[in-house]
Amino acid sequence: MPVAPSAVPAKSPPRDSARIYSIAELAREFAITARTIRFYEDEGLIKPRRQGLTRLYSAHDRVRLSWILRGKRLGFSLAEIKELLDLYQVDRTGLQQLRELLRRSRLHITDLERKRRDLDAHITEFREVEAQVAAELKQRGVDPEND
Amino acid sequence: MPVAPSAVPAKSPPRDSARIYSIAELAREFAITARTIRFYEDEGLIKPRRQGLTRLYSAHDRVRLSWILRGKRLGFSLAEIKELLDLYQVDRTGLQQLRELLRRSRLHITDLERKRRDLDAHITEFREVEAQVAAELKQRGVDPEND
DNA sequence: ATTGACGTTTACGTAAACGTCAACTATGAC
DNA sequence: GTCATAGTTGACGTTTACGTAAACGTCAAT
Repeated sequence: MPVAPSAVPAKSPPRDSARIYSIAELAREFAITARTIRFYEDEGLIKPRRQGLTRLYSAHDRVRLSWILRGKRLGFSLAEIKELLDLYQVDRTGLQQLRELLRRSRLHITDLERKRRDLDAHITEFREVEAQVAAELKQRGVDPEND
Repeated sequence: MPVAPSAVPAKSPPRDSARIYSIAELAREFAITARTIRFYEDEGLIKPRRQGLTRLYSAHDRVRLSWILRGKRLGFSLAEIKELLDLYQVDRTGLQQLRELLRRSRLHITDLERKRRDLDAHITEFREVEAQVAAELKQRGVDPEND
């Protein structure tokens, strides 16, 4: 169901923060399927507004979605991503909750830093492979740049 | 089947590069199960020597295994990891193969660099969460350091 | 009024990455 | 010999992260 463009004359240009996205729109933008987005909702990762049955995604939802996908690219499971997202959302009034939040943030940061070391090592190794192969090609009189 | 510790007297201390590992040993070291290691073998990621049926892992196999696990932590699939490992192994005599190797290396590096940007963004965000929470705790007169 | 584009739910299917037996084998210790 | 320990090969089960299809609703345009 296409979202009805309300017929108010000279509607102010949709400010980015107020824009509303359809599920297909987001699916296109992020190169995933609508099914995937609905699945994330089932798993409690996003909670779009509804107009009847149809889902309406806010700019905030969009950011969340892109955040989720970034997490995926880094190898986090959806469960982990949910936990990470919750870190931003949790109630920060209670003292005990604040300490718990701090603890979990630090745990995650430790994990992230490990990933970073892993990644740096990986990159270094592959840069070396590239350099060696490029050198070998040069020695054989081939320009490694024109593929 | 325990690997027979050959009864040669004063066996030279197992030089690291010559050491042989049992499957259980590697499983313990990397905190995975033997089943997992065998599975990786089924998938063509490692190929240990055999003594009869029993698998014998060399130092080289061990390195490969740790490499695989690092890849996993970074969110690569086993199929991707296999491809990455193959980059080190492929025949580098043919010119066409060299160019292909270069091409694929560069593709992977591009992928890795994207991951790095993702990761850096992630880390930055969580450091900010930590800082904010720590500041809030301080303001309430709590030392964020003693948990 | 029908076609098409887009939306919905429900439900079963599937690929990846192992876990978990079960049933068997080989070796060293007693 | 037999027991404990460590290894082996199937084979089926499980979790995660969606894919795929069915069956239907709704609006705009033809």
